[in-house]
Amino acid sequence: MALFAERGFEKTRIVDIARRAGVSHGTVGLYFPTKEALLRGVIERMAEPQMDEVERLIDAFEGSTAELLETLGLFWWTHCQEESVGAIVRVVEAELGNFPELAETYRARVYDPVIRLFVRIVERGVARGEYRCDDPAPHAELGFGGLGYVLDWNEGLGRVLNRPIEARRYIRIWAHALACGLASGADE
Amino acid sequence: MALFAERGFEKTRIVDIARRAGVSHGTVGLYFPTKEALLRGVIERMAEPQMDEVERLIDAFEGSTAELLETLGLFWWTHCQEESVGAIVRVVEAELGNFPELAETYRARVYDPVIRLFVRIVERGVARGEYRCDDPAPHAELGFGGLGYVLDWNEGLGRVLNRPIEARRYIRIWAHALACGLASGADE
Amino acid sequence: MALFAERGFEKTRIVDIARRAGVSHGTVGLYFPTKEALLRGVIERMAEPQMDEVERLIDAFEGSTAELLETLGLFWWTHCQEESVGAIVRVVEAELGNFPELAETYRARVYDPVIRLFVRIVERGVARGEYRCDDPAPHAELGFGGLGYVLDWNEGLGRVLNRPIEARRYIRIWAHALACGLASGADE
Amino acid sequence: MALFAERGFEKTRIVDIARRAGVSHGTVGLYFPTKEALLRGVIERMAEPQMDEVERLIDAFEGSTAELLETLGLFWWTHCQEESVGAIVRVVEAELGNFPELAETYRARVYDPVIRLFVRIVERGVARGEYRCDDPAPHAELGFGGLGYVLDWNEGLGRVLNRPIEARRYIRIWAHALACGLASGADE
DNA sequence: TATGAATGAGTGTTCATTCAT
DNA sequence: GATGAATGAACACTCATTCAT
Repeated sequence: MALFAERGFEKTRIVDIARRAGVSHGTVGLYFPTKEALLRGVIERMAEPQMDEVERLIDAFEGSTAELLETLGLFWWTHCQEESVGAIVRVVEAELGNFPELAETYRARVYDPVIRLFVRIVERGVARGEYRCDDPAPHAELGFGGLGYVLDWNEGLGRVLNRPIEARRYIRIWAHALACGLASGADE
Repeated sequence: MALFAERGFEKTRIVDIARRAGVSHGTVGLYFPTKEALLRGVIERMAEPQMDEVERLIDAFEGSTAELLETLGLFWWTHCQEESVGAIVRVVEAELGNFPELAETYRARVYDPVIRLFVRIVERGVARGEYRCDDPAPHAELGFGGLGYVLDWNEGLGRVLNRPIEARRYIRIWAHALACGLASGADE
Repeated sequence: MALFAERGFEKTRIVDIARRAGVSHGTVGLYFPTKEALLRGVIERMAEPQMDEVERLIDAFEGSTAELLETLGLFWWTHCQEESVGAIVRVVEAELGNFPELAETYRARVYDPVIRLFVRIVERGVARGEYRCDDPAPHAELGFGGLGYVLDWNEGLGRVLNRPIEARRYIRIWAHALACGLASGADE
Repeated sequence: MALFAERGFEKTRIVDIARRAGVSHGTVGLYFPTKEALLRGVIERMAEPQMDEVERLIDAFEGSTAELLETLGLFWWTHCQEESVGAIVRVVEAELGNFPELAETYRARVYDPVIRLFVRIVERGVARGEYRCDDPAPHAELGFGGLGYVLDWNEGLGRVLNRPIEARRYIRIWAHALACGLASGADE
């Protein structure tokens, strides 16, 4: 994972992966018939966003949607930071054209569950009477995107250009913007 | 551009580019000494988001920040759609590790100018008395990110997973969320 | 070695070397990262003119400088003949401009040691009272050159033009000429 | 000539020759159908060692063979120095395997005439009663080689290794060694 | 007569994959 | 199971040669 994240798919040599794993490159071939299988393996082992834990957190949370989003955003940001999720996602995106199956894995393990959580948050806000919302989907997508962006940027262009985003503040604004967007009823 | 967008940097063979251009692969070498130069050429030719035009549009606009953002978002979205900007940016990101100079080109020609426009929008809102804002940067980054996300997604994972975002509605929500975030004073 | 000697550096294809070695061209790449490394390998393996043996021979020799030179000349001539040293040196010279490091290798492993031996011979002659000589260097260079010439010629132009030098007689004259030159005190 | 001498045959690009000649590379093709023809042209125009002049010099010379050789050696050395003959000869040698015709040209225009001059010098010495010599050939070859060596070395390995031979002294020694060799009667 | 755009064969180098030990 | 030597397909890059203008 670390190597794919650092160098991309094509530039990562199997020998290096093997060396890093402390085995010979021949041994890698015994467990993963092709390089693509290796990448698939990485994605499948990719740290899931700990859905259950987050789900409980949402249900138990007492404050406003904005506060919940900020809490959650920070949690995920920390989590993904540790696991260099951003870099892996960039690799997956880059290889989409070549290995479409990867996309499916990514959707099933990451995208769909996270979107579902965002939907749950929106519904929770509606239930609490914060706002009305008939179609949570675009809000969920906006949430996912805004959060994904900061992860992506800080590990990618932001790092190279030396223009890191101060994540804590960004996430606060993101949370408020999302919540406000819900409250403004813009989707009607 | 089309080929890099479709297949990524490594998987795009120079012969294919040449064939598509109706020349032999040797001819490509006469104009671009290396494959990297070819990619840099693409970025440099990557239609700049018509900064001047947008600038004038911002200054002349009469409505609220939310309305301005929505108008602008739709404009850029249409524009980038036509030029498959999303895909190219993904390629650039993927090759950052290998060709760091690309990042600089991207920053100078795309990122910095667009961020500057977002800052201008925020300042315009402040001048109009819509809200107070001491530090427009994170708002600008949030704006850039939210818009970049939909372009990226719809040309990348969204397409492959057959889960395109309905852009018009997304952009409306994005615009309102951004404006609300500004109004909520979350950065203080 | 044989192929470089026969065809020169540029015209020798790695595939041919590989085929001659009974392996595939990829295999060559496992042992020599570049073609230049291959040539350097050849030089390094280029049988050193058995310096120690020659040194002992010089010290133990009883006769005159002319006789010693003739003995030595024949010894080296035979030795280099067997290893097609002449042709390799020509290749090295031809590639000097492109790979200057080769020169260093050649100097350290061939030129300097041999010149040192010639100096030793001159000093031995002085010690024996055959002649006086304050600066052995040009004599050593003349000796090296005269001997190098016959090797070079007989494997290069001489062979192609079908004008081989009869080495035994040439070396006898070379030895006497050198010794006479020393005796004549021409460097004073 | 300068370019071939500097870079060798393969590494010299026709475009560079053309640029140096102030024409376009296409134009070169009009006068020399192939690159090899270009090299042959260079050799044919290669400054001949001014045979006639030297011949007269030999016949008119009054002093000993050693003095004549020293005078001649210096003359040629100066002449070849100016025309970078050494480098050209190295190129020819390097390309012998690929273009054997070149060798023939070289023999006819350079080698044979010069050897003939050396033979003439030896015969002159015999006529003057300096020594007896039944077979001048090996002496001529030794002379040619010793002189060729210093030219070759100083423009090739000697330059790269920063070990130039002080030509004036070398040539004095060479002349005396040759003359002594003749006087010693080593070829009998 | 000269140009320079275009061609395409040729080759060094990389590296995923295989397989005998 | 594990190794690492060997393979060979793939591809970027160079540049002599051609030819329409």
